Amino acid sequence: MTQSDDPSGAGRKRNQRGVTMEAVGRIAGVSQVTVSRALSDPSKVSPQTMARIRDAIAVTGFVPNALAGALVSRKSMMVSALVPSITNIIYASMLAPFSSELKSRGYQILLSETGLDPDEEAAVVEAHLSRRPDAIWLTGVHHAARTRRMLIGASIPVVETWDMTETPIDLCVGFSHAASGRAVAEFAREAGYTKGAGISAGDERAQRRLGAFASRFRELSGCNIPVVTASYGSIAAGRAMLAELLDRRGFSGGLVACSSDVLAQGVLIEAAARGIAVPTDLAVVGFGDQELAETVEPGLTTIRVNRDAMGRIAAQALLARIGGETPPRDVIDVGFTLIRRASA
Amino acid sequence: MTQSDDPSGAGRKRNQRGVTMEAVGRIAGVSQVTVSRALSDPSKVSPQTMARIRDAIAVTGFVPNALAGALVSRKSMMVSALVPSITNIIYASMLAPFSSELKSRGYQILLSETGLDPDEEAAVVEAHLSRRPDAIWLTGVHHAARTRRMLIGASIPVVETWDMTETPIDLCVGFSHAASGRAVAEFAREAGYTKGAGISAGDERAQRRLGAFASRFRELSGCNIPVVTASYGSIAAGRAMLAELLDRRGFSGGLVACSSDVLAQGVLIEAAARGIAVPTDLAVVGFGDQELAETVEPGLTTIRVNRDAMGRIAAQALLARIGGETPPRDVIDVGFTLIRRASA
DNA sequence: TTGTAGGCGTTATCAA
DNA sequence: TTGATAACGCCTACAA
Repeated sequence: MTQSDDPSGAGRKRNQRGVTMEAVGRIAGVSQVTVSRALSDPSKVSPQTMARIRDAIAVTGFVPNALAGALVSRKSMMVSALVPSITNIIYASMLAPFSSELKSRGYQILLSETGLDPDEEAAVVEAHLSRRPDAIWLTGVHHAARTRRMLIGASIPVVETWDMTETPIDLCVGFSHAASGRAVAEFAREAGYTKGAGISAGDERAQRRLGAFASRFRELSGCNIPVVTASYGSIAAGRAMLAELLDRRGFSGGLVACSSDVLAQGVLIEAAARGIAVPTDLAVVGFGDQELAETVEPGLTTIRVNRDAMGRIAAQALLARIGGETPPRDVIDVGFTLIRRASA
Repeated sequence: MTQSDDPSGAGRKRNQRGVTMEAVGRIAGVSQVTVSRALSDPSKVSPQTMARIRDAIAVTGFVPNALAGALVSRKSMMVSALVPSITNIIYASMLAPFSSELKSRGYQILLSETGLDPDEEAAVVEAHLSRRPDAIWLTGVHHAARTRRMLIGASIPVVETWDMTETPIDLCVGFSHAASGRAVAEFAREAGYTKGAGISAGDERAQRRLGAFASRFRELSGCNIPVVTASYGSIAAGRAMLAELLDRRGFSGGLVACSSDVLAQGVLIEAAARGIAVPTDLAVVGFGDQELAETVEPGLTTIRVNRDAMGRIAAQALLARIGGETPPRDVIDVGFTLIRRASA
């Protein structure tokens, strides 16, 4: 019923040359340059000319070719954003304010997923650099040597986010994962928990958080605690890891720190299934402060990172750099907050 | 501690002309064209020449300028993706397979959020078209007239997703929101629910689902049911809307259909707070089959849409079009499934 | 206020 | 197998 007259199919795209400023100018009775000027700065063109050009644009449906513009002006008005995964709300929620901030200044986002492998990231970086973005957002601070080299060679502003380093490629806007892990350990002690355990996802940042938690916990309490690692941070993994701790690692109660709220939710569900009372018999701390942390029962004590601010500040820092400013600090720590709810 | 020697700041970006094929060729002792050929089709260049060029590229850190290439070849190797919101997992989870499918064929994603307003979308479409993408993904099938005009004028493959139409701009890969609403009503009747109510978010597609649910429910049962609308689909809104139904709309039990799983979760929470038993005193159906639908207690009966397949199929359809193929069907309905769990 | 000339860094088309 | 030459569509001088 829909394919019979095919309004859009076979006949389309026949070497169409597209409308150019040249063509618009011809119709408006001016030269190509005048059209260009009319678009970039209307005040440099007489009102009558402007009107004729406007009409010609309307008639032809002219849309300027930004590729050509970028080639000669050396400004692509694109900013690259590289994140491990778009479906992870952690990254998406930084990206949203980042992109909206840039959009309001006329920039567009060239987005790619990199996964968590530095070599894959390097390949993506190269592909992006070939598009000549005016700046680039990277997630994390551990990159392949080749990535650093390419980025420095490209001479564009770079912001590394969602982590902290003293030697950024250019700019860094983030927080310390180790410090957040230590903060959980310190909270545990202050709240009176003398026993503990850790559940981590397999990625490097998660392990860094949990490693810092465990070693700080040991410093404060004098005893080692078990840390188990799941390859991926799912609810099922959280349940399985708690079972592992209880059934095979001799863990029998205390505070369990998790590398993400999703894992923590799994722990809560497994605890409920086993009739273990939270927080009296088992205390749970997550990471991320996702929406679920607030709605889960009992409410999840967790670490909140201001992702909106991070996205926005990163965008502003890049814009400043693009504008030639030398920022007062090239490393900005947005910190984190421990949100105490009922689970610990 | 980090800003003293400023390795990346002020000195950078000094009218750098960047390495070109010309420069690489000079070092390798060949012309610029030969470098171009070496990169696009190594078999057309002698092995020795190839080796010298490779060395020259390594030495200079040359990264080809895809803008220039796109300008002359009329292939940007970019595909635009326009979604209402990146942080909404619904859209993000379609985007991920879409972009990974395209990436494997050398395309990159130019991403923008459009919100839910057709005029805002039109502005975004224009900005994207100026970058000359080789194809474009739109979310939904209701667009401003100007959007349709621009898109048709651009003569590039367009896929409209996450909805259904008999008159697509070009291609459509999606499902029928109305049919999904009717399916919930039919399920309700078959399961023996004689009373019902609806809770919808304010956006047009959500209202279409709930409208279809209500009218089909009326057809089947002969009685009108109340439908309340929240501006935005949050847990808090779900709680508030159930309260509204119970306290002010004379609803006293039966099946509540929600336009999203998040709203449904709010309903479950409010019901629990009021001591209303689910599903015995109140049955709840969501939409989307997010992860929470499975983990919430009781498990949420909901509508599942295969978002992964949609993203992938949309990508494949666009790739086929780019390759000049005329697809057998320009409208593909991926359908949906009602997943029955404990809540209804 | 408007126009002319010259290039931006590639790919396409010939010719050698 | 390689190279010269001509675009691609626009912006940046500079000139009128």
